[in-house]
Amino acid sequence: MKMSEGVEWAAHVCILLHWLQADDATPVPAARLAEAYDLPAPYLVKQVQALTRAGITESVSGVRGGLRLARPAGEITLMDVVTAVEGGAEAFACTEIRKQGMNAERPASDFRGPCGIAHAMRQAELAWRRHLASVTIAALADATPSSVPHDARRHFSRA
Amino acid sequence: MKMSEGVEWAAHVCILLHWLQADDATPVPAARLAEAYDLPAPYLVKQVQALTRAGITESVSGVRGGLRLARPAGEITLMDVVTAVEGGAEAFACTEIRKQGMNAERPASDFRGPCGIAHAMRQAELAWRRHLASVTIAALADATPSSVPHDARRHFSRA
DNA sequence: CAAACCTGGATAAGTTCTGTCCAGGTTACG
DNA sequence: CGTAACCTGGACAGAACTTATCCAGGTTTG
Repeated sequence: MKMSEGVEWAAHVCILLHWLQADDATPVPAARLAEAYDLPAPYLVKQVQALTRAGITESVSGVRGGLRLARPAGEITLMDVVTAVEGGAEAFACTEIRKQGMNAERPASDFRGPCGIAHAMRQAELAWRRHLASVTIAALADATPSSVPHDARRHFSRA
Repeated sequence: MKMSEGVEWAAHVCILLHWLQADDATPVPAARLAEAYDLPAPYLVKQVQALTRAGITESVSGVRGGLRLARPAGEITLMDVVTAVEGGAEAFACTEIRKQGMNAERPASDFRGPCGIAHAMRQAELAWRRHLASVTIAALADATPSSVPHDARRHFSRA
């Protein structure tokens, strides 16, 4: 039950892109994003490709290309980022062992409804998802000390 | 972000032990539990050892030994089982990348509070945990068709 | 003492995560 | 128009974790 590191990276990247777009919306090369947080560039590229496939970021090819947020940061939630990077599969996968062994002979009608365990797990995950969906990238960005985004813009402008 | 299969096994085992203890509380050998759901016995043993270490089940050594619930099923929650099998570590592990790269030079005081992303993730996980903690083994057992536990007892009595 | 049971550790195969690399496509700019 | 900067996708290792098995040792019943 462990979340991939890519989620953390992707979330920070989204926040950083939001900061950098306060003024203009010129795309940022993935290599510079990696440099900003000292991450392995080729691997980070993989992760942001997932963001792009999910429609969270937009990519611009060519010489002055790079990445930018595909929509306002207020409309991107942590849930969106997690789903993009980790995939939408549920953490708990019911394998219906209740139908095996001593119950192998029972008619399928005895197990019509979903397994109670699976149902409870699903409800818990829904609570988790609902919470993540209530947190936007914009909200996360606003919650950081204002000097950080300012310095981030300064760091990226000297190019 | 995937939960280990052992959680499903352990939860079913707890429910089954609860059913079998409706009358008496004689311990059940782990090998018979494995047989009940057609699971690989040596590996299932590993998982129930985790339950025992967590104080959810009790083990009895020796010839008529086996496992039994250490406390009433109404006082064992899904959260207890998940924590026992998966460990208590949080799914999201913040690696503080905000302090790296362009922010490596900044004083630690600039990052005094917890990273916003980590905080949001923690809150979401808390919601998940709260939900799991609200579901007891007894509740799960009561939610299954009554013929299933009856047949389970019959299956185990012919020994 | 033998048989049934648990415990812990060692070990191996399979899968996922992390990370790198390369070939190919697109765009800006001199 | 060609080069350099940038993205995309796929292939490919190595590390880490999951799943699974086995064995040596300890405990209890009869």
